[in-house]
Amino acid sequence: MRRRSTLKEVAAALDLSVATVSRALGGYEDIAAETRRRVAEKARELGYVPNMAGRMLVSGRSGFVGLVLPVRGPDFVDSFLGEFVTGLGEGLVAKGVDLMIATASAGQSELDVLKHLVQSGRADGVVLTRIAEDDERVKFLIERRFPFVAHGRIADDGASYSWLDTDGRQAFRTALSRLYALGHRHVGLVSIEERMNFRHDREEGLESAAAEAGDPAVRLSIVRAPRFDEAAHRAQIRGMLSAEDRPTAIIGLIDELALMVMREAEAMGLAIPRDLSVIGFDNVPAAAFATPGLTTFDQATHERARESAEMLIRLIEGEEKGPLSSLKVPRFIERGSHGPAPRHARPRIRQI
Amino acid sequence: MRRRSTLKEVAAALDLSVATVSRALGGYEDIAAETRRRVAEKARELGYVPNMAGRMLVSGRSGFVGLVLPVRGPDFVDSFLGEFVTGLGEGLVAKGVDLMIATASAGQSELDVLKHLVQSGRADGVVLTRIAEDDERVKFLIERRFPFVAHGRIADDGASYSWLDTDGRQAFRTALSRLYALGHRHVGLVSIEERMNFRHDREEGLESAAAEAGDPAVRLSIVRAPRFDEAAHRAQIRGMLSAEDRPTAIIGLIDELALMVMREAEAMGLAIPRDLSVIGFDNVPAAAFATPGLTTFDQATHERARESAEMLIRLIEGEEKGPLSSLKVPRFIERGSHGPAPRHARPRIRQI
DNA sequence: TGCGATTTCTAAAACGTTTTAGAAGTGTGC
DNA sequence: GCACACTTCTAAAACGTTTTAGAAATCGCA
Repeated sequence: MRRRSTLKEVAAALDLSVATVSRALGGYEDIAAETRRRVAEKARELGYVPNMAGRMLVSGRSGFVGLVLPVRGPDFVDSFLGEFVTGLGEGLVAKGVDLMIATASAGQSELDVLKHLVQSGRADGVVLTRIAEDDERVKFLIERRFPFVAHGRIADDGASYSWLDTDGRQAFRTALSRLYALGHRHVGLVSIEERMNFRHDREEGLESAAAEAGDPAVRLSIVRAPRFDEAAHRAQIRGMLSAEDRPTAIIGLIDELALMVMREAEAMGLAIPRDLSVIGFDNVPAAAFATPGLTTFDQATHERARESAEMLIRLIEGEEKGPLSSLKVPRFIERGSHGPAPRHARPRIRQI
Repeated sequence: MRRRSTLKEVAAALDLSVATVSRALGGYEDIAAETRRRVAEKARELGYVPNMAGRMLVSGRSGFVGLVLPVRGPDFVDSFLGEFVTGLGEGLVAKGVDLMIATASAGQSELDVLKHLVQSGRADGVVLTRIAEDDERVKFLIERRFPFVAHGRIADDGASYSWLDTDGRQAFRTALSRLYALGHRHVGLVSIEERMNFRHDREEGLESAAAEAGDPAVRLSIVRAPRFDEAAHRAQIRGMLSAEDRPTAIIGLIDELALMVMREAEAMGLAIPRDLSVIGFDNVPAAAFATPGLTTFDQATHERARESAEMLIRLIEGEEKGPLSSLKVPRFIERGSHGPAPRHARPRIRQI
């Protein structure tokens, strides 16, 4: 049963100074190779493990990177998070940095938590997810000159900070052009009310693609409800589906909404994809389990998270001066929920 | 823009010693009330925030609790994790403790990561999830006398450590008795091969309930495949469903497996719940989205995690001598995937 | 007045590390 | 034999906090 020992103990055991032991373990050239070897051996023998606090004190770094969990509603705690966290962890551990997770408890805003984390010096850098269009966290960190990487970007930024993002605009352009090619002319979008940047991006992609089709027959119907208000979304979807001229295809801003569309449509007697095509975004596990499988976009969260970690570490270590950024186009996952637009009249829907 | 200042600076500004300032901020009685007030005011004015490293060094505590993420496969990164982490965070933040997440990278076992975390002193205690029947992590921590709480328990323990668990045994007893009451006599179970404790528990519950029914007509069919081998599970399920005397109800050890059963059954032309009842365990989001909704058990992960945090803190602070434990019975969530056993002959299945 | 008790504060040590400035020892070239 | 450079090591300071032992001042009381 080995106990942790200190530098001083290792030094005493070898009749060396702590400075020598410290430098030997650090691999410095001004310590004789033979001495380095002896020190390394004794350190192992004594079960020496450097004490973080001591190291932190002198380096001024905590060796931690922080992530503030968004805890808006139970739904936010989705599979995205797990993927993201593991990816992040993998990227960090390679550099000997650890990940700390801060959660906002009742009555605390995410910003409060972030401030505390930054001010207490518990983290050397932070990762931000779910960026809003006018994000106060971003402002705070920029003003503070605190290293951070945002997973998402502010719409009107002048590249004043580092970010990674998914090209939702491009994805939704792809979705529309695919649907158009399949004969769909009236496309619905179930969106959210919150002014998140990803929403803006995707909606804009859809609208621009619709405009560029150059076909006057192309129509877009957009409905929105608050992010977690399932009942409101359900009502909106029903409204859309029971309208006289309902869309032949509906896109969900996120998979959750697309899955809701599928359920509602089926409940109303519509067959998917025969009567209605549905496309989502995120590729959550449930998308694969749905019947039929939900066609959606995958943003390779795990890899993106790992990349974020690497980017942040470069920022913390001051290797890079300017802000870094990276934009990736998500992969289109074609499953069974979309198909050609229905040829003839709309099937009658069951009233409920 | 306030900069962080130190105790020494606050002391200098008030012409006091650092010791006095430290004690004043700590609320000690041997500092005059008036002085305490002045110190508090000046500290606020100067934007003083205690430095963690300094504090850690003298207290010997890091103020962190660790969680080693299981990264066996992408499926492990399920919604359970997100729920668990946020719950944990909420429980910890109330006590001023932070959560650190350690991930095993390629070539590292979970045990390696745990050892490093414990030895480096980065955490004052750890939370363990997914306990195996003969868990080496548990052994290591007990031997080391390191504070920890396990989410799950070892089968044959003499209560030698602290745990929280879900009574899977009781849940599966409930499942069987409900199915029995609905006329089911032949029940299938799709399980995993890994010797995890929760598997043992649930299987045992099912078997004991079957035995106690005292009805010779009751039969159990159990199939198993490795945890992440989807193809193997699929094959097992198909085998079970195409057998001459297939079960009228199938229970999935976890929702994922139950959902797989539903998909395979539908693909084979069986209607749920008319021809086959299905029950899962976990209440993952996909369970609610399935058609019909999957009947399952909910273990209130979020609340359990918060409880774990509180338990662990009590352990770290040494308030409790003996190990603590808590066992909760999961809630039965009845959705549409189960119903009365089919009356007459089995419907013919489509060969695929 | 003197003495002990009480209140209020402080000096100094301790925690474990890294780094800086320089000491001691050993060659090297003239 | 001396100056110089190079190699190898070390003493001491610094990081910011908490705690311990005790100093200084004030007060009550005989």
